Amino acid sequence: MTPGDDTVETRELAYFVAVAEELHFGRAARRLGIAQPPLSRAIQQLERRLGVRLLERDHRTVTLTDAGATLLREGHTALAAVSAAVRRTRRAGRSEPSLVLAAKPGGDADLLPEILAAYAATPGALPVDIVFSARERGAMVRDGRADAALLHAPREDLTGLAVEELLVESQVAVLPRGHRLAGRAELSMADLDGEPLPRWPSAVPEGFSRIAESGQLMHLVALGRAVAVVPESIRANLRHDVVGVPVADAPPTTLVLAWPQNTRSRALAAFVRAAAEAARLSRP
Amino acid sequence: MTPGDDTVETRELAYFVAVAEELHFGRAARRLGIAQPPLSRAIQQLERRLGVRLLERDHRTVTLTDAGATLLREGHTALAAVSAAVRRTRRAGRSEPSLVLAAKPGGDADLLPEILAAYAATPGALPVDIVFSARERGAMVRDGRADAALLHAPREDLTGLAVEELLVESQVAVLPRGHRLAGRAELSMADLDGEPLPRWPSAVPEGFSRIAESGQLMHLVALGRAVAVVPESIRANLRHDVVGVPVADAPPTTLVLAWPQNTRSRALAAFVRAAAEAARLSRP
DNA sequence: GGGGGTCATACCGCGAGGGTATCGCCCGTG
DNA sequence: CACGGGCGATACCCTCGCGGTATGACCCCC
Repeated sequence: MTPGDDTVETRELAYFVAVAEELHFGRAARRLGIAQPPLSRAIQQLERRLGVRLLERDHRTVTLTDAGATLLREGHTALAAVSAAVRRTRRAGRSEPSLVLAAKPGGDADLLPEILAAYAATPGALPVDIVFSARERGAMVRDGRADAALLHAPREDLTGLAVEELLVESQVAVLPRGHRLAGRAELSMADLDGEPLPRWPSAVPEGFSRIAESGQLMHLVALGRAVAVVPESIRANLRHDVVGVPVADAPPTTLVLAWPQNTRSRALAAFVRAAAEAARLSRP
Repeated sequence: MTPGDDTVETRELAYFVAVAEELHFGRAARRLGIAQPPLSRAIQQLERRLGVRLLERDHRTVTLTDAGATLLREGHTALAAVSAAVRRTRRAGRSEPSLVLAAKPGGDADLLPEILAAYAATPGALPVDIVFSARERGAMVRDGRADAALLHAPREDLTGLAVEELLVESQVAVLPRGHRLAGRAELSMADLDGEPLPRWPSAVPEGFSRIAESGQLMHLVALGRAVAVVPESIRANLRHDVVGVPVADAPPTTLVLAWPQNTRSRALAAFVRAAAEAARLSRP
């Protein structure tokens, strides 16, 4: 009850987040694997300790107060920070250290071999494990599953990450070989108005399930069901039945190496330096 | 004992951080206000749960393992995230909402009145509380004591913050009126070689206590005990016995408005917009 | 007006966390 | 070399708080 008590247990945070997301004590309790009454009590106790009403219950429905909304947001990031701490600690305790790099299949602008070679030539270089993911690379760095990731700005969100720019690329439209625009030397975004979505990969095409992998997207393009605008470096790896045409006014994309800020690992610093150097050397 | 348990209570984190900082179970226990044996047990249990050795004890001295060092770092930021969540929640629950802006005395480039006026003219504007601090403004934003702060990049660390650039300034050297360089129209950094420290405010002058406030620094300058290199905007508010001389090759300083990333408060967004607009309008 | 659903309250049992006492160990020191 | 002091670990106990079950209060809907 001391008002100066400025901390809260992660269990309480997790309980509140569950209730705030479900807006239903029973479901939240089931999701947490506990009974409903203890959960009600825990939330009341949390409200008492914070001196703030978090939820408005009117016996039929549960809604968030302003304070509850901020605790949902902030509590989420706090919980993420805690489990990131746990994961990074576990990784740091492994007997044989290594670096985990998250990359996107075909999304490395063919820089990966040079980067790995440059780092491997560093004295004391650790083995590097590559893990591929299309959409989770940023999250993997943030939550400690990976030490670093290759990301595309501004398509991907870089908040909370430290970054090193590797390569600025213009973009190309990927079209089926027989498309009316496929023969053009250059396009503008306006030329693509009315073309079937998704213009941007990882958007949800109408009536289709989420695109999980670039092969699916390219297949859709080949079928004439989609048009993709992607960094020009993937032109080197297009399937035979699609073509890439430069889009003059598409915003340039930057390939960056991202890692968690606050990290001061010797190995990671060396890797970042090697990657920057490799990117610099392979620039025309 | 389930290895998939990916979380840790904040109490355990705080316990470990205390031990890791003190490197002494007895002192850490005293600092935490508990007895030593429960603390030993808690750390052992934490190590068991993480499956990682955090501390090396050789019956005389305690040292951190690699994993312990990362848990110290990461645990610190995780605890900070938790108490920031608590503070922001408490603030969001106040009955009469307001914005807290952290500024440095004399460090606003005289923009503050315009910014406040521009925001006050916004429909639905909240009252703005100004809190002054020379060195803690970044920390205040990070831990939820303030909603936003005026910071000087690159002098101050912006990691973990979202920022809006307000003003790029060149820098001036502040010298005693009778100084041999005081009459010059312009200096270079080389001219200041050998001048008494601190060149940069908030550095620690030899033999002096830490400078807590810019008035102290200006006093030291007047006494000929220090030379300061500061943004040119403070020239408008110099005491009579010191002068400001432009330093041609000093790196430019950027005045930024910073706020916690992940914040999506209506009021804060309006304030940022108003500040950016005010800064744009007052630019020559 | 009764039944189902939802959150709060009442009550209980157990286990985790904290306290005291003590051990084991090492290192000074006379 | 014996001894005392300092430190972390262990042993043991006790309390409090978390979680469980049963039930109440209230509202909505049929």
